[in-house]
Amino acid sequence: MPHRLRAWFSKFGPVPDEAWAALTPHVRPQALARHAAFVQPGDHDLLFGFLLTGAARQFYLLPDGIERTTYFFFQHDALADYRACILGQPAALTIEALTPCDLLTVPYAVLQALYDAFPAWERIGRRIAEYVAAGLEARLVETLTLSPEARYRLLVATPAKHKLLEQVPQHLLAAYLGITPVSLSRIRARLASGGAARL
Amino acid sequence: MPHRLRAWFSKFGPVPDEAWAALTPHVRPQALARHAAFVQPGDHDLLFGFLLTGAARQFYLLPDGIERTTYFFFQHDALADYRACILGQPAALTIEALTPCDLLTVPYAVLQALYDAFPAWERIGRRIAEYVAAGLEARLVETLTLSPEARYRLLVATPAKHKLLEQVPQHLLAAYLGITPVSLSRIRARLASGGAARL
DNA sequence: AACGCTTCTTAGCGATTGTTAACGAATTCG
DNA sequence: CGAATTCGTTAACAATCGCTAAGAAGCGTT
Repeated sequence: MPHRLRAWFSKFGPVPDEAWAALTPHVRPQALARHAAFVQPGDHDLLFGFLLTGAARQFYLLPDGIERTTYFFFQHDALADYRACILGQPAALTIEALTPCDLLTVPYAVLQALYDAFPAWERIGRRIAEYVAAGLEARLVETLTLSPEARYRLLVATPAKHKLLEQVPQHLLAAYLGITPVSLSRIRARLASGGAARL
Repeated sequence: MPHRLRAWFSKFGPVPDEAWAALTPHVRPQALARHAAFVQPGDHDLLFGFLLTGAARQFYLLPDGIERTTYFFFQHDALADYRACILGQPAALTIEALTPCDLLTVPYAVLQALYDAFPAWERIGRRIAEYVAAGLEARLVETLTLSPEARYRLLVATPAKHKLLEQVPQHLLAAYLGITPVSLSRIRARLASGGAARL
């Protein structure tokens, strides 16, 4: 059932039938148990993934064994070590299922070949990259500009991000905000008592 | 003399003569005095710029009048309110000359038209967006993951970023690192006395 | 139902950061 | 060239944050 996947790509530009037909044979379903990894550091031949159901997180494993979670994926999101795909390098991060996941995968190499072969895919590839860049820029500015508490308040005030509040354990959300779990807990306590907070 | 500009685009993919010829008539030189703005919040019909000489900074002007510098541009860098160009929105930030600048400009609308008209340009547009995304992701992870002091140490330990140390006043560099000028001064003092720092 | 693991909260302590302010040095501009 | 602005450092104080640790609550599993 790759309808959903086609709809996702279509958000970035029209997907003509022949372009779609060229992708379709390479789409594979994949299931992930809780805590199973979709990518791991050092992996080659990376996959592009599309989350049909479930939720996943992405984290960097630091040399000292500490995990740094930086992003989450939910139903109908695409997921990949995008940076590694783009730069043609082995994976540098781990993407791990937070819940059991069903997903569709396409080798990133196939996407790259489609970029070459179909203007429609190249267009979509450009728009995806632009979309990713725009999102990262917004988040970077937030992180540089706002205090931890202000970042959390902004998150709470942004309905589009409430999936994070609802589906992500707090200590992982803390990492996403660039703070420690203890700090986030304190911030929440402060805001809960301190009364209504304006942004 | 748009040779330099062509070389810049060529970093992302081949620029056939006919593709180049289609761009060339739209290239305009522009000079910026110190502190002059290349873009300002609210601007429409945004330009893509290419810095021939000089340096510039990008900042967001907050409602309370505070400036938040988030990026710098040096010789042979491209500059634009990329996010606004991509999303087709009016500019949200200011790009201002740190020193007198000479640059070349192309209306972003022209680039978009070229994306449609030439596969070579579409390819280059994709690679630029991917490059930007990869850079932003790296910086975001740094910012989320490292302490202010660690971020500064990393900067010092990264030769590729020494243009920042050399050409940017310290209080602006502090903003780039997401800290206050006072803090950066203290960090520097700490590291200067505290002896050799491992990363 | 009981066990164990994960998650969240709270506390204490030390260190870093933000804020404000003052001073001198450097730079810019008229 | 001189005055005005900008820039960097330092100090003092309050607030926040990271770290460590302990305990309670929740959840899943057997």
